[in-house]
Amino acid sequence: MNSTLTVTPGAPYDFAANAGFITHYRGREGSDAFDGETLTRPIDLCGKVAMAAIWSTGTVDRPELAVTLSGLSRSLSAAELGSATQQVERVTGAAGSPQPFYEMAKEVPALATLAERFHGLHLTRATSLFETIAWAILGQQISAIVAASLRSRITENYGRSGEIEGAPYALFPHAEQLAGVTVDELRALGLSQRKAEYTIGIADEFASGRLTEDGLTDLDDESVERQLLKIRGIGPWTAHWLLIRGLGRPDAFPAGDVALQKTLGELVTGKAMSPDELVTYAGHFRPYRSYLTIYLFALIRARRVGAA
DNA sequence: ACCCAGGCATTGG
DNA sequence: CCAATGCATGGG
Repeated sequence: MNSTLTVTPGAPYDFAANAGFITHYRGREGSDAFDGETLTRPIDLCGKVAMAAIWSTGTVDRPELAVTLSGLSRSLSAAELGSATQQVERVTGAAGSPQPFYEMAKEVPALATLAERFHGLHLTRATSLFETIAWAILGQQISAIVAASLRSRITENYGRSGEIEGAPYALFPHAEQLAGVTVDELRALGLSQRKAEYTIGIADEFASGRLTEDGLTDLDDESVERQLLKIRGIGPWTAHWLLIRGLGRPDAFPAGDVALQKTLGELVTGKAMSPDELVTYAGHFRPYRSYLTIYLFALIRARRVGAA
């Protein structure tokens, strides 16, 4: 009882580049994978879980994605199909286009090269704001591998898992599933006292309805940032990252990031920038600074993989 | 044995 | 207001 649907991203869109970015830190989780052709990931349809297989049926300049949803016992309602389409559009970064950023990057040779190298990379988003926040906090100041193992343990213990046509899947818990958990339980999974407190605090914020993703959609970037900064565990770096990865806003920039200071500095001046210099320089890319951010992170990741 | 990794809140000057 | 410190784990 499979359903199919089609998604048309804004051009230019390079499916492999985006799928690689999405799965970069997810390789080990098994339920979210890209084999070079097809991106597979579980889709949460309010109680039912479908496995989505997503692949490209177009080109970079005329992009089109095909999606098959499997593991369903009956065909989907129109509302469910709409929800699935929305989720696929969200995680693949179908909306928006990096083109305006390219026009700006043209002015600086090193950045023109950067834009060319990752041509067709969009702003992809994580599945939910809650999940993005939880991931960001888990990952603060620890290596991606450690963060991934903490995430897996939380998913195993509190999330939903199962199997669809022989393929195992695991979904990170919803806020409601984590809200009643104790600090000690999370510490037993390897989280620090603080990470445990922050995680539960955020789950409570969402589960109680004090913080919702919908409640932020009509606010401008600065108002969203103010809301997020009130929450323990979220500082400036994380707030900006959430605007980009969690909400898909095109003009956020985590200026406190040391790797960005080093990398952008080396590209345009030959040496690391101070935080102030970075803010000033990034200002030239308003209102598309999120693209500058993800293109730099894509470069940083590629270098790490290359070095390893 | 160390040090660090896409930070943050807290504390002490 | 700025600088130093603890936090947790796993890989180099």
